[in-house]
Amino acid sequence: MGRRPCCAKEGLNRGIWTAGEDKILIDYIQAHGEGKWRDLPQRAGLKRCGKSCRLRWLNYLRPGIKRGNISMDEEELIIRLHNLLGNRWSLIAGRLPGRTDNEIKNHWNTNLSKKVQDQTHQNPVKLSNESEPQSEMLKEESPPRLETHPVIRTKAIRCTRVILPPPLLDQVASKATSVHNSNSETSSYSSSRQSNLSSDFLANFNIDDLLMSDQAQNLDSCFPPEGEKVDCYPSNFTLPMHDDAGCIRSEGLERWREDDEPFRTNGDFDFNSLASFLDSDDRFDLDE
DNA sequence: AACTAGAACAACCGCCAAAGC
DNA sequence: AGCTTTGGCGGTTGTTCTAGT
Repeated sequence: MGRRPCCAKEGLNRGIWTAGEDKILIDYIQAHGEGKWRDLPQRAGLKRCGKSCRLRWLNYLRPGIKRGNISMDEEELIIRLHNLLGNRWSLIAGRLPGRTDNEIKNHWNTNLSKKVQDQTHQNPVKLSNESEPQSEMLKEESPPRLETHPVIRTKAIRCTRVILPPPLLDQVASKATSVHNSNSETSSYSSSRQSNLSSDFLANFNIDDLLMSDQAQNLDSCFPPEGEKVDCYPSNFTLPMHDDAGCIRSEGLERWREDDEPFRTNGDFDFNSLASFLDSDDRFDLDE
């Protein structure tokens, strides 16, 4: 017994969309709006799966989509964000106006993964391609804000996660678990940490729960002394949360909240703040 | 000009979480 | 509370394009 398919496959068109199909879809969505994807093909008169319609619209037909010619600036940002977020393409796409998760994923798989792999082999702690002059330039100048295209956001617009380097995750997990058990019904620690060591820098903590807990201060003991750098994959980077200390403390979390940094305690994840954050002096120092 | 291999890109698939009932 | 439906995500596959021989 398999899962029920999203739609009947018989009699449906597959493969590349024709200009006529695109027009029908655009006209229908302009008239009736997005949503109800399962019923949309029938109502619009398309011989396509609803999922296929949704994908076509979100990735290619939607207004504001940029196609092709991913710039060096964008590549640099993708690499940095991938370093932080792993294969969370929708989150990465959310930071690149006009780009879709599918395009970024394809570009990564065909270009950037190899590039990064090569650079990692050449120098394990350097993620930027320093042989290219434009990357040199980026070190001194902030990446331009790309405001002329809307950010393509699909589902991944909420984030209740805290970025932690892998060596600290396990330590924090045990602390956080006790916080969770005694305090919150919503906090949780992602078990994916065990299965995806390289990319999972994110622990599923609800920051408010941690801050409100009497035990939050116990988290301090997980982290290295102030000013001590964290040595971890893929490079040494300094955690940004507490002055120049390179360590996370509960008061650091508190300050982060007050400063309205990217991970807001109301659960919303602000990518513009993240971009500013990446550009700022407090960012993870990926180039060291 | 014809063929081939690899790159690039579009689309599909299965799984999952949230929403609705 | 539990089941169903819907929408979204990331991995993967299939097709087209392009450069090299």
